[in-house]
Amino acid sequence: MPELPEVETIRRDLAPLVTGRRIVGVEVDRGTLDRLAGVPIEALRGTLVGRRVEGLGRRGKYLLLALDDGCTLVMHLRMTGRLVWREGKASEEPYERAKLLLDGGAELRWSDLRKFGTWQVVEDATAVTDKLGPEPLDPLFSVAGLRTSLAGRAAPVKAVLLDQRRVAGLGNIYVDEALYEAGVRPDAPAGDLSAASVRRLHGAMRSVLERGIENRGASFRDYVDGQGNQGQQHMFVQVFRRQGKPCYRCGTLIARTVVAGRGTHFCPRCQRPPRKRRADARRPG
DNA sequence: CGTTACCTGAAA
DNA sequence: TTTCAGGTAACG
Repeated sequence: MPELPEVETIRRDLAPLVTGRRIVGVEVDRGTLDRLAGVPIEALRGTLVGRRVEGLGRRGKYLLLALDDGCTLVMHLRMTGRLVWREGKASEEPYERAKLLLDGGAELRWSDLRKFGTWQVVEDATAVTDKLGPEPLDPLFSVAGLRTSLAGRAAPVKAVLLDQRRVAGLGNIYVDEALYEAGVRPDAPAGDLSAASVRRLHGAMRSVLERGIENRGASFRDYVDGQGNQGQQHMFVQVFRRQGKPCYRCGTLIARTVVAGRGTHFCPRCQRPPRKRRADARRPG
């Protein structure tokens, strides 16, 4: 569910609320603990209770709750996870699975319909974040870097953009949106993109993510921000889940296919088909 | 590389 | 009843 803009919205909502608070309790639903944290509740409490929160960061789609002993609670919401701030006696969230009790009576509530989300307490957060590719909104993420990631790959460009080791934070919504904005077909072999297409794609990735953040994320289904409110971005998407509806740019009906195992939406006219390599131009071996 | 599994529910 | 779902790890 949540991609970079959704996770970043949650981070911005919660960071000022949690920073400086002390964790005074941890509760996890019994049927969820194994999948969520993979450790006994006593172990989880031992590492969290009594710690002061130093800040809330983000890397790719991970939330990083920094603790005063140098450890980090690394959280991933996967498909249906939610993390919301609640004062004291607010009623239980739908599919609430866990909560962090904070001093002063507030709570961070974790709910997750499908139970795919994960928590792990690590001494060194780089053990997790080092596996991720660059942050697409970081100034260090360059056209040249993107070109390198795509170069020589036969995989569909969409598959490469979804690979968190190449670039961190894009998911199914924003990949489809970025490819539309760049005028690139999702199934084009990554290595076949022209220099101009790579440049457009780089700009499009950034602009769709920035717009997603400005609109506080896309609430197609489960996503809510750190206060439990829906985002707005789903009302502004150009292609995602718009199959059968006219392209806003040219009127052609938006198509839906499967690429990289994911539902994929694109405009057959605005997004050029992958350039066909002529059989006689292919090098043997 | 693509496919499957994880889990639960909504929509077709 | 079947298919699909915003993610990713583990398969073959």
